[in-house]
Amino acid sequence: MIQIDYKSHKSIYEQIVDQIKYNTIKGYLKPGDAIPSIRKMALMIQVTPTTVAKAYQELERQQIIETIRGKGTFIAQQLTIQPDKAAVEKARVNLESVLMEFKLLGVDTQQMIEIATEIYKSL
Amino acid sequence: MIQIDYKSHKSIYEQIVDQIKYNTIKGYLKPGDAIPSIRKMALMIQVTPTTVAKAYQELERQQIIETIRGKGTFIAQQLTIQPDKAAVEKARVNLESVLMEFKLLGVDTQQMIEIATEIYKSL
Amino acid sequence: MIQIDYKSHKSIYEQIVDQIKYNTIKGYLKPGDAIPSIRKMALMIQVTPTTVAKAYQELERQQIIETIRGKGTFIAQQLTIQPDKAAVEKARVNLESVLMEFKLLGVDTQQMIEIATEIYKSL
Amino acid sequence: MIQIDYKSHKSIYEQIVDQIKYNTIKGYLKPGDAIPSIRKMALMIQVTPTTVAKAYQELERQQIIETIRGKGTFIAQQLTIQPDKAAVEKARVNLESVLMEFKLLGVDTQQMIEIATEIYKSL
DNA sequence: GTGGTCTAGACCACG
DNA sequence: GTGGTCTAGACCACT
Repeated sequence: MIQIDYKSHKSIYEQIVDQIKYNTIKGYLKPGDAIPSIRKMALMIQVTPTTVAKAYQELERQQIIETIRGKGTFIAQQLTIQPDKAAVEKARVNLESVLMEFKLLGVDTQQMIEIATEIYKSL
Repeated sequence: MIQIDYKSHKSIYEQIVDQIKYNTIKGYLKPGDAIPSIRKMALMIQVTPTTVAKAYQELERQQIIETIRGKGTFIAQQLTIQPDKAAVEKARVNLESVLMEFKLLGVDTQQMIEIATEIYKSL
Repeated sequence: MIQIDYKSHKSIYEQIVDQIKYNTIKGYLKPGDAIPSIRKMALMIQVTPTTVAKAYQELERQQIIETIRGKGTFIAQQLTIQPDKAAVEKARVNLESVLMEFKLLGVDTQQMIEIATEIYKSL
Repeated sequence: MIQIDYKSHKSIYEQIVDQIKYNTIKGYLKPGDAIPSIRKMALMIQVTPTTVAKAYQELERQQIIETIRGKGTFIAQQLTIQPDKAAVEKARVNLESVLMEFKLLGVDTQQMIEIATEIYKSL
């Protein structure tokens, strides 16, 4: 379910965050679904529980998951879609940075839109 | 010409790389144009020369600039547009990650395309 | 009568304590009133009896409720209003901490008083 | 400058967060001021650097401080005062909980206002 | 069992 | 020097 690339420059906890987010977007994880406990996930992906805990805390901060005391961790009932202005702005800046790469690679607007649309629909 | 955000969590050398890339894309820097020496640039943007050196090294690796011994550093004559398969793939992965943010924020496909197009044309 | 927010980071037993206190303040529970046995309460709010027991124990310590052997548990005849210096001091420290949040959020004194008064009267 | 109560039920990192916040409110720490590096602070208050790091990260998330790569950590130029609706609501709930204590202790509205005002002005 | 916190020590990238 | 991340192991409160 979660694949960690230990060679990646992206930190492990960030990979966990991204992949759980991805799984919620794709619908593989639905609101209310339980996700593995910190210790189980740590065993599954062969990292220390602290690292998983950090990822889960970040996900809870972003309201992707909810933790219930002594019970475990679950996908949030209300999956964001809160027009958080700061978050949109941050995403926009990130997008600009990535699109710069495409521009430099000589991709024209039409091609870029096709690529972006294809990816977006696959999410 | 180059603006560094010292509070940003993006590393300074990466900011330099991105902004020089941006300037070449926008046409503010054309092939053959000289760019400031490491020391001058370091003075201009108030960072240590080693940081600038690292940025220039990265730009050279990406074939955005060329260093001519004894002459200085210049924007490359052949600005990419080389179908570097690995580079495209990397950019695509980055794009997917960023678009995931938009999806989670509840942006629909149409809105996303509008935002991306607007940014792309401004580049 | 008692609503538990399982997602809250406040512990369940603390929520029980607070809500029973709240009900006594509002007069919904009067001195001498019986409150459900540990087991009934546990069934009602879907938690384990040990959690309820812990809450009742804390309430007894604070002299909000009294347990009469073989009879059950009741709201205390003498509802506090005892000038417990330590308790007042503790409440004061808690208040300072909470008011700090308001200050940081830019709430001015007048607004704070309005909010506090409104809440206090609703209790 | 920072006093940790190791016996407190409040976690160490939270005490650090609260006290730095308090110092900014009181004006002892002004925008732009440097705060001790993670390692120095760790030595000062005799805790492990990880714990201080956690506190600093939380403070940065709350935009109380800003970290500058390789330079250190500083009080933010823009001390919040952003009417974050969620934050205000959370503070309000906390206030209600604290005020309940006063009510139970038999403090009347007028007295409560006096106490709250006094504390608020001292902040 | 669960998550939350802390320690002690390590390695890394950055400036 | 700085902050960021990770490990390995521990203790705690809560359910």
